[in-house]
Amino acid sequence: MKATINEVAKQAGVSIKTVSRVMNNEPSVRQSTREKVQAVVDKLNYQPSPAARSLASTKSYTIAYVYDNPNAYYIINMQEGILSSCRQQGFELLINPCDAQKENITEHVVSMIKQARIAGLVLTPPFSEMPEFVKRITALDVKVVRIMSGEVAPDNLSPCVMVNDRIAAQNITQHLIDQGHKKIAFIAGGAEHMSTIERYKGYRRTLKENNIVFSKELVIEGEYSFESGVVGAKKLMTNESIKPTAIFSCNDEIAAGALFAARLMNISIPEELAIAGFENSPFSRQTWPKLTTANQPNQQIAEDATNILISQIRKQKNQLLSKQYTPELVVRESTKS
Amino acid sequence: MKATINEVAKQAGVSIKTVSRVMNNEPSVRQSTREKVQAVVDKLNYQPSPAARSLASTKSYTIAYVYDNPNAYYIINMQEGILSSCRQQGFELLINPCDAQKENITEHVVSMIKQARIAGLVLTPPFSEMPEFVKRITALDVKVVRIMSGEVAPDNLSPCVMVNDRIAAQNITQHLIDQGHKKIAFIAGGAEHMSTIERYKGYRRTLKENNIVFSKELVIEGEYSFESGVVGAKKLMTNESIKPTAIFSCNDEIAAGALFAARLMNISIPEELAIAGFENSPFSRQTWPKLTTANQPNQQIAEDATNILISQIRKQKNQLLSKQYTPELVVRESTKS
DNA sequence: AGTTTTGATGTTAACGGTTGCCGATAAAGT
DNA sequence: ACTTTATCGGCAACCGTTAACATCAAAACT
Repeated sequence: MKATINEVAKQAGVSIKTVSRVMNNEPSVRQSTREKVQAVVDKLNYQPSPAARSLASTKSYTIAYVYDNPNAYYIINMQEGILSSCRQQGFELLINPCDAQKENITEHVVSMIKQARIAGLVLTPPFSEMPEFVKRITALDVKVVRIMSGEVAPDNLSPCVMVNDRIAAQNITQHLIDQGHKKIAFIAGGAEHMSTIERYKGYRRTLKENNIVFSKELVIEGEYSFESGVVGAKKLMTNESIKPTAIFSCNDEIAAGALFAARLMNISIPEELAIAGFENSPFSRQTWPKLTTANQPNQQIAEDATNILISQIRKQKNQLLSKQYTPELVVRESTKS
Repeated sequence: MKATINEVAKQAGVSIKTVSRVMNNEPSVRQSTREKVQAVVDKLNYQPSPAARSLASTKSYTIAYVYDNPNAYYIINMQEGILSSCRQQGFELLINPCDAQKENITEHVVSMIKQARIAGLVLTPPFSEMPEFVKRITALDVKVVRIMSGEVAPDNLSPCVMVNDRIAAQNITQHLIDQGHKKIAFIAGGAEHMSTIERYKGYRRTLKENNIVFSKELVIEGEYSFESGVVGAKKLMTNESIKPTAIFSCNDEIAAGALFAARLMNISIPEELAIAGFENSPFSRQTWPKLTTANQPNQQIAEDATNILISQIRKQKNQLLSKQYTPELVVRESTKS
């Protein structure tokens, strides 16, 4: 049943320590010995007990994912990406949903880290974008990796995986312009999110590059919600003087709301109004017509981030300290003329 | 930093053994002593090292959640419920997303259980409703708890937390009837889900109780998707001869689809057509008008199930072997005349 | 050849708890 | 006052693995 290191050692004709060395990929084990041991390991399906391992080494092999996000799809994707890396590297994942708004959230997370003996931490927005929080956490004896919106890491407190929302937003805006649109509205998400700010930057920049005058009235401040899209679109489409021919929504939920509002007002999509979202969430495929959006490979991002984190924990050389992703434009019916 | 059992013992003025007894809820510790120790434990924020603990006791303090569900909201709620119980009881949670369709999924889970030394397992649909799978898993040396749809456990392979979808569906149907509807359509989810079957049963039963003749044409076989709702509603509403005045959709996603279709066809909700969903997912509040639905307290259900599981693991007496929840009717604008 | 270096392996304590047994004490019952 | 019973301490063995140190042979130097 439970293969122990002793049996492996015995069957391989070596000492326990050697088996341990093989298991931990330590150097100074002859190749032939390594193979001999590995063969027995495979045969017995031996897997070292994580408990004993972390006890003896006073090292931890668990990493935690601290998050607070209303978007369930995002979280699920992140979890799966992190898990996939963990499994490959022999780490365990502890999930830790938290309320980022809570008064003493920082201390709460700190004590969690200490108690659960965490080796590393994966942070996504909003946590990854809270400077004080990050500063406090990185001062501890844990490795951290952040996933956040932007081009380059804002500091070097930890390695970061950056999502270039700005460029992706530029691509979406350019796509709308290429379709012949000149009056393009922007419905923003919450301004506390970097992603909103970056996407807005991209929108502005592309307008400028195409010599399209920017109009403040075409920008609606909202939040990442369906409701926000409904309200925003109504506001935009009822005022004849500003009425846009395209709406770039800060995420798919907003876009779905805008789509819904347009339907209510008998505006045909995409003929009278083109609508684009952002995220490529399941939402974007459940609307009719389907939404043009930007695809963020969240699972891949999470896996990469975790790989970076683990290599940090292992103190490996040749570490990638930072990486960048740019969400890809996905053109669907909601903007195709 | 890392409070050890020795310090606790010293500060509480008792022996290590007694602290251990308190930590493990063993009997034969005087109440006053228990409290004294507990006070120091709280003060030092002492938490026994899970590693050392499981190593020494050869017991495991981790439970796993094996799931495969496209519904991210559901999973997130489940996770949080399970976690909350785990934290209170000093257990750890290992999440394990799997593909239920995969050929040798059973053996895959079996080996996971053995290797990760799992003490208990939480199962939700579809896993909880796969008889062969459950039989195989419960034969192992792990405790299992299942969350599933129905009234009573289908067997006694493990304790179950049952969700009485039938009664909830009856309540929804009755509500529609109370609003004066007589032609009530039913858009089903996938027939491989118990929940669909139970909800359908409830629908049929309430019709009968109210002496409303059942019409096969008012039942649409679909799946749990937005698309299914769109297609179903269109089919129902274009045929004048069967045109219902109310639609009971098997979940909120379907209902949202039906709502969308109705809008397209210029059918006013709820005046011309009442639509009800099921689940009380965020979806149901993101439509306009908001959806009448049935609220399933998933987080609570998961927490309860986990509590039952842990008491099983601890071999406690007075165990609740099974529990039942009935989702509550939530009336919103989509059916209120 | 003798000595040092180096690489590969074994030996033996930890790591931080749990467990069982036995003895000690204090509270409760008769 | 004597026995029973509930609490609690002490001690040692153990759980499976790793860290530090010791060992030892073979290779590489003087």
